[in-house]
Amino acid sequence: MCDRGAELVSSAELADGSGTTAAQVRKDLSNFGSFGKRGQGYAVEELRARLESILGLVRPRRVAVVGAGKIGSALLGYRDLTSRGFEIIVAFDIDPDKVGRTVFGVPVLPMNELEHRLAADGIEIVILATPPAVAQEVANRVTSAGVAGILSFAASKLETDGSLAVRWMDVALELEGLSFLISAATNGVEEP
Amino acid sequence: MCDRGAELVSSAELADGSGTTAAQVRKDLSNFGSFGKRGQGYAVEELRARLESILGLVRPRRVAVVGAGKIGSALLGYRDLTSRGFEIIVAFDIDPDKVGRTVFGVPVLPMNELEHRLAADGIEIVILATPPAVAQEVANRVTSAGVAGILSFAASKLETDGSLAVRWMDVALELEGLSFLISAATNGVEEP
DNA sequence: ATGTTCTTGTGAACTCTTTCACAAGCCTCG
DNA sequence: CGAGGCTTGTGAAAGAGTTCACAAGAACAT
Repeated sequence: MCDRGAELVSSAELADGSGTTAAQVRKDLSNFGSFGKRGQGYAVEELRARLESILGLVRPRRVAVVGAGKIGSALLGYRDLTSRGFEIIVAFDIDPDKVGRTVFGVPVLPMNELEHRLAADGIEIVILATPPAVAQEVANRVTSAGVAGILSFAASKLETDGSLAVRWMDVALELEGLSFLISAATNGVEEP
Repeated sequence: MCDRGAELVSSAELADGSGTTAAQVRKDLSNFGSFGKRGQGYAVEELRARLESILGLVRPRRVAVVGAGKIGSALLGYRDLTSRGFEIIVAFDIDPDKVGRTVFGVPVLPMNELEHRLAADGIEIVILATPPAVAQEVANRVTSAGVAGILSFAASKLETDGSLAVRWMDVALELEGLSFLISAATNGVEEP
């Protein structure tokens, strides 16, 4: 909307642009203050700035990727991340064939440099794209290196202390969700 | 658990294996019948079979990937999908350099064969890994081809009729969520 | 000025989800 | 066989999240 030069936007417009309701948009925003203009809507540029600060993206977040396999390296070249305020600084892998290379401009370092480089590069978020078997161990090392958040692509649950935020992305889990919805819409549940 | 040969599992064990509570596990399962054994727990093998049928995964679901770019092709070789009941049958791309090849054993076909092959191969779920600009158009074509569900990696909202189930995966959105949690844990919200 | 038309911000009502807590049932052991 | 130790299934209570609905304010035309 900023690019399109729009000045104002109503909660109703925001709602159908994002698949929710006008009341929801207003309630949610009101949690962070009341910066709409009655009778007018929200000032687009101010709203953008407010959301940026609410999300903590006034400055780009520094991100590292651990595991330069299929998913890991796909992420290294993902433009969408840069444009939305995340900078992928460095990647790590255990495979000597991958270490030392640069993938989409991001250097791939060996695992023994992990703690050192996370600290030296001021990494705030680690994307975990390792095999599930080592995910927990990497999570431990990352935690002790003082990283603030982990986004894990490993399905396995991670045991962490409360000092960092953790989120999961699991393609198979989402597909299972779809499969459930599809079954519910057609058959209902089939007896085993 | 099946592999480990466990016979029975309690709601409490399931809960800490999956980051929820025992009561939640029991309530959820009870929606689909009462198949636990009082004083014992749930029979592992029966539970597996029940979940499989609840999720509609008694037979593997047939999946196609549209867009063989970075994310698309990473998914084509993703073992986890196969092991969890999804078969990637075919992929599509618009780029002539990619069309005709086989990536991780999956053939990449041109976009003009889309509708025909989705129908011929009995595809139930499409994973959308195209640039956002064409996501809506592909979604329309996929819908009319009678597919039952879409998993979209494009951030843009898709307009679809109620005939299919749609889910989104958005890495940047998850990172924004993490960034918010990190900010909330440290600074609180910073003024814009 | 005044009336009309918008749209926000927000208590209150409502709905949905989670947690509590306990009767009912199964198993083992003395 | 009966007591004791577990664990499910589930109403009822508590807690979250969403929607309603309307007063308050802003712009604009007359």
